[in-house]
Amino acid sequence: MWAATGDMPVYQIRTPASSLPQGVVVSPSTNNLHNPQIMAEEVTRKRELRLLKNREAARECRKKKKEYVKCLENRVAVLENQNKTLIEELKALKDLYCHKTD
DNA sequence: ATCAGTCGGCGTCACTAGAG
DNA sequence: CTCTAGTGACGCCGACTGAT
Repeated sequence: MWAATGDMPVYQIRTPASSLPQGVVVSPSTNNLHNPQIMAEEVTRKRELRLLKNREAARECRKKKKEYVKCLENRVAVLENQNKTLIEELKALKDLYCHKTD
C-alpha cells in the first residue's frame, strides 16, 4: 500500500507483450487433453474469468485510491487549521509578553 | 456551432508481493 | 514453485469548457 507521505509505489517496468494473453494457464485436465475445441473453450473461459476479476479489482483499487486521496486532503485541511491556530496563539502570547515588559 | 484541449472513468496488460 | 489479488501504465471514450 501507499506510504503515509502519500507516495505511490514505483516498481513497474513495462516490457513487450508476451505470447500468451494475461491469466491464461495452459493446464488441461486429462479428459480434455486431446480435444482441441474443449481446450480452446477452457482457455477462453479462464481468460474471461480472469478479465472479469481484474476489472472488478481495478474498480475497487480506484475507489480505494480516491478515498485515500480524500483522506489525505482532509488531513491537510486539519493541519492547516492547527497551524493557523498555533500562529495566532503565538502572536497573542508575544503581545502579552511585550506589554508585560513595558 | 464547432474545434481542440483537459479531465475522469474504464478495461486491459504487465508486473509484484504474499499465501499456500 | 504456482496462483491470486493489488496496482501502475497505457490507450480509449464521453463530458465539459474556453476560444474562434
